[in-house]
Amino acid sequence: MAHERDILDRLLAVASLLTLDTARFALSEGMTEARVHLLWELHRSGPVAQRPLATALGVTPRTVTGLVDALEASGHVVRAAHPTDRRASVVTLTSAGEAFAERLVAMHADLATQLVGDLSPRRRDGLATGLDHVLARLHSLLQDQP
Amino acid sequence: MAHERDILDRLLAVASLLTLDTARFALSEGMTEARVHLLWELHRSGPVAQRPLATALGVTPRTVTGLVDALEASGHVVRAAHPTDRRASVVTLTSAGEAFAERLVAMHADLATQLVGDLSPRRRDGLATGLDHVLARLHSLLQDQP
DNA sequence: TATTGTTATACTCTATAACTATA
DNA sequence: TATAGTTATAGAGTATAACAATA
Repeated sequence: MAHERDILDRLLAVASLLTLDTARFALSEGMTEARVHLLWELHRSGPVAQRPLATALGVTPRTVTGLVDALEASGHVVRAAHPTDRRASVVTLTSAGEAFAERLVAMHADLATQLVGDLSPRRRDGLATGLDHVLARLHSLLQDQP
Repeated sequence: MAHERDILDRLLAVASLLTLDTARFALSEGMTEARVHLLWELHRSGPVAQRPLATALGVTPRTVTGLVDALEASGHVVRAAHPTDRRASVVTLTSAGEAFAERLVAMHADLATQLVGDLSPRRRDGLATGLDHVLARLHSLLQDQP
């Protein structure tokens, strides 16, 4: 029977290895984790101003300035004028940025297959159920002390 | 039925929230994640030279120099002379460092209880089995392209 | 010759604070 | 007055490369 701490150890190990895999992918694309994270969020949301982007990423506006500077220099995003607010700028993926996001999605799907593709439907459901439980606990835990 | 990508999304969400929780604990102790990681490893291994510590943490010796400098300044570790190799120094936890490591272990046990404590033994086993499968895949995946 | 750890240097991410332009 | 984003500044973690002392 699996003890509580054994499960937490496994969760932490998975977290560590997934982070490592993400970092390697970023490096292989000449990118960094933070920039990949921004591109991922931008692909998810569509064109958006920097302030909501900062909120979504959980960083300060200053940090977004730096990340967008770098991604603009590498040709993955562009800043455009906001239609109604002249203080704000809207960040948009370029075609190179879109192409990267699509590689990211493909890599994601491929990783999912490699990790759980040959797990029986029953075990897959058992895993999903357990993870949902853990996620719910983590959410309430982190909400208590923000 | 849970789709492959749904499970990967959950795994990534758990990874992200566990990392956030770890970072908050570090901050509340006036510490950083990297230093906590070193103390954790040092507590696990016992007194050890810096080179093997760098290998265990997956960073360069230069990085360990910086982390040990900081932890020595804050009184959590000390460098001592290596018994046989005069080039090397052995890093050891001070009593403050040991006390911190014990708080870390207690926090870990508490977190395990909060996350999976009230999961039925059957579901707990299902979760553990699924995580073991994922871990095995991650290990072989990361070993293929080091 | 090879290894341990350091100094030197640089880059990325991150934050806070002050400031500009606009709402 | 409040907000969007920037400049200025600082600190942490990370890396590579050159070097000293020792194996």
